[in-house]
Order: sequence, then C-alpha cells, then structure tokens
Amino acid sequence: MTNYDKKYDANDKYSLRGRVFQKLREDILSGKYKEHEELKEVAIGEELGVSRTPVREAFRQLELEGLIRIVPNKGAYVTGITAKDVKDIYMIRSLLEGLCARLATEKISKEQMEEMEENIYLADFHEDKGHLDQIAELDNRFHDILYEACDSKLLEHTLKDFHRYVLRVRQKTLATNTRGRASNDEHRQIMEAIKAGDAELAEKLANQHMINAYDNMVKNGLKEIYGENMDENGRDE
Amino acid sequence: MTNYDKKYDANDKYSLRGRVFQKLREDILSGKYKEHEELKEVAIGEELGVSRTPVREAFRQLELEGLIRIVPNKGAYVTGITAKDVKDIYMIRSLLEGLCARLATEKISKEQMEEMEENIYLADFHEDKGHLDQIAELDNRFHDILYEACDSKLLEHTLKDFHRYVLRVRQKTLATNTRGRASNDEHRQIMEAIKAGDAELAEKLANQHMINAYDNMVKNGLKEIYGENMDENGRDE
DNA sequence: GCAGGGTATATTGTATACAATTATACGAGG
DNA sequence: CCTCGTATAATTGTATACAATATACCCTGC
Repeated sequence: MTNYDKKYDANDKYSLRGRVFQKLREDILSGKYKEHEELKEVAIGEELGVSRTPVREAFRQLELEGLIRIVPNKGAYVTGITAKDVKDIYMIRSLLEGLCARLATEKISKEQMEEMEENIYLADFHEDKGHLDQIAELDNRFHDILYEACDSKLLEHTLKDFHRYVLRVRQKTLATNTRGRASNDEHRQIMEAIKAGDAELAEKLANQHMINAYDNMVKNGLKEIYGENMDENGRDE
Repeated sequence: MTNYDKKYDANDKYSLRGRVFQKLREDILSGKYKEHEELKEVAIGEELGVSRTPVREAFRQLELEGLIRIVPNKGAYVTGITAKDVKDIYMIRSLLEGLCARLATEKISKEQMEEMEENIYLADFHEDKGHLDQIAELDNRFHDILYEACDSKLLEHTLKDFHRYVLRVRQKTLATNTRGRASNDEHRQIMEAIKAGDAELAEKLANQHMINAYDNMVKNGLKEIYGENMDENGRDE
C-alpha cells in the first residue's frame, strides 16, 4: 500500500530510473522474465543503454512492489506467485472490492457511470465476436473505473496493486472458458446496483464477483499454472 | 502491498542502504522530520556518514512506503496524512482485521495464542500503573501477533503497512484518554473468540474494534492533529 | 579419488565525478 | 519600484571507479 498516485510522479517516464522500472515491471508481468530468474544489474543496464545506478534504484522499487526479491550481496530474483498467494489475494479483494463498490455508489460521477455502462455494453459485443483481448482489456478497465469511483486514493491504490499482481494468472483463465460472459453479467448487476443507489447490494455483488472469479480459476487449471508451488498450502479448505 | 517479509532481507541492518532506510522511517514516524519537510540527499548522507548512493536508494523505498514524496529533479518531501486518509485506512482495516481474525482462528499456533493471552494480561497491568509507553507498545504487538497468526504473508504485510502508516496518529490518541482500557477489553474478547474457535465472532469483534478505535479518534481530536488537511474531505458523512 | 583451501572472477555495495535541471540572486530596463 | 532575464549556486540525475562479498574452479595434500 501506501504509495497512491504519488508514485507516478517519481516513476515518470522521463527519468531513466522511471523507464527502467516500468520496462522491468512490464517484462516481469508479461512473463519475459520467468520465476526465480536472476536479474543482473549490468545486463539490464546494457540492454536498456543505461548505467547501473538507475537500474539499481528501479530494483529497489520493484522489490517493494513484490515483483523481485533482492538478496543482499547476491542478486535480484523474480518472485513467483504461489496458489496460496492467489487465494489470499482474492479473499482480500472480495472484501475490498465490496467496500469499493459500496463507496462508489455514493461517490461515482456521471462520467464514470456512463463509462461503466459503455464498458459492459462493449464487453457484450466483443464477447459475441470472440475478441478475447478486448474482453480482457474491458474487464480490467471495469475494475479500474470502480476503483477510481470510490473516491479513496488509498483504497484505489491498494486494489490496483492487487489487481495488477494477479494479472499474470487472470489473463489466462479468462481467455480459456465461458467465464467472460458470466463475469460481464456480474459487472452489469454491480453497475445496476450502483446506478440504483443500492450500496448494500453493490457491496454484496462485488464480494461474490470475486469469489466466483476465484472459484472459476480453481476449476480451470490454477494448479497447472502454478503447480510447482501448490504443495504447501494451495489446495486446503 | 506485495512485499511481504522478503523486503526485510534487503532492508537488512547490515547494509548502509538498509540502515538509512530504517533510520529515516523511524525519524519520520516519530515526528523528527515533519510534514512537507524537504529531505536533502547530501545532508542526510553527511548526518549518517554515508554517500548519496545509499541515501537515494533508501529514498526510493520510502516513497513506495508512502512516507515521502519524490518530485523529479526537485526533492523529497515528507508526506502528510489527511484525516480522509485515516478514515479510509480504518475502513479498510476494519474489514481486513476481521478477515485476519477469522483466518487466525483456524491457523493460530499454541505459542502465538499464549503470547496473545500474555499480552492482554500485561496490558491490564500497565494500564493500572499508567505506563503509557508500554500500553502503546503492547497494543501494537497484539495486532502484530494477530497478523502473524493468520498464516497469510500477503494479508500480514498489507495490514502491517496500514498499521505502521497510522502510528503517527494512533500513539497520540491512545495516550490521551481511557481508550487504552476499552481497547484492551476488546482485545480480550477477540482473543477469547479465537481461543473458543468461533471464527465468525472473532471477525465481527475485530471489525468493531477498528470502528471503535476510529470513532474514539474522531472524538478525541483527530481534527486538531490533522487540522490543516481536513478541509477537503475529512468531515463528511 | 576426494576433501579442503585458496585464488581468480563475477557481482553487488558504496563513493565520487560529472551532467542536467531547478532555484536564487542580482542587475538592467521599463 | 517592479519585472524580466541572465548568471550563479544548489540540488538531483546519471555514469563510472573502487571496495567488499560471494561463487567457481583449480590446485594441493592426504
């Protein structure tokens, strides 16, 4: 938590450090650098045409974002997400997305409401056409709208952090089954509750939306994706 | 979010950067550096006897912790907490401490349970004696035990982040009234619910514990402490 | 053949030098 | 007296040099 939008000032794309940070985050989340892979300062620096200094500073930030793990005097390693992590994140998100939806019911602006309606309409359209990339994009955007609408920088940032963190997993499962349609239907219900001013209902629906998303993940191969880390805690309860 | 305990490997007290980071965090939270104060790299470096490099890296981390704000090419400034921030944090904490208590009911170890009981016993003792520092310390520790007992690195870290973030505020209010006693009574109830294996009750009690703590803050001068930032959003609802 | 140690090498940690940017001070012009 | 612009100083951004640490390999001795 605790960085909000302020971070974006310093991670601006105009400083070398900011560019390195964003590039590395992108590459880690997209899977270019795989789990437990070691990132070497000089190698990254040469690849991006900068010295070690901005690379090192970017590393420090990536570590606090949880994307890499720095072992003193040894190196920086890409962190993995365990199935247990994913489960925990969805438990937390279930509560916080609910809170977010409840707050958004009071605070949402006309523009945000309209974008949300449009988002759902478009998602239906692309679902019919089978445009998987757009569906994933719209799904992400729906949640971002919700986060922005709750009028809490802290909650918004916390949720965006978690959201981004599970992107690696979510993209895959959303694209491989019929969850897209169901997910969008749930989005519509949440939107309508917010529009009707029913904060209680919006909260409940958002809670359940996360639970459904997680259940779907488990059904559709979370184990295969993160199989190597499942042993410890990933399958209980 | 998203850094867990891994961070502590890199912020070890044996590297200069780790020492600078911890020292600065301590000084900011304790109030040595006040809101909006500018932190200069050379000044900090000279004071601690190190060069700018480790100071800069510590700055990057402090920024992601939300304690300072770095404006590119300008400087690093201690961030303030608005009353709205505090309110948001307690809303979020209410839910997450509840979740944490619920999980802890299943997962808590014998040692943790014992430390929790001892904590409450000791807090009562120091309350009788009027040892304000120890009371605050034990209050913090109670929550840390709870966080550790939930068996979720992610939830633990998220809650510790929020907890630390409001320390600046909480210390003051806890020390200025009778909240200490009431707080410890609530701790006892939570502990007993966990001990009895009643996860539902533990969750509800932890929810309410945070709400009570926040209400008490508002009653006892949150406005005075953060008066300058109240104007925007701090008093609605 | 194997264990232990030591040296070479690679990599990170820190300090310093240099470049770029921003803030400040002062003077010229109105 | 005020304003603007330029020069100068202060500060951050980046690169490089040097130090400390960890790793790998070979060499020696048993």
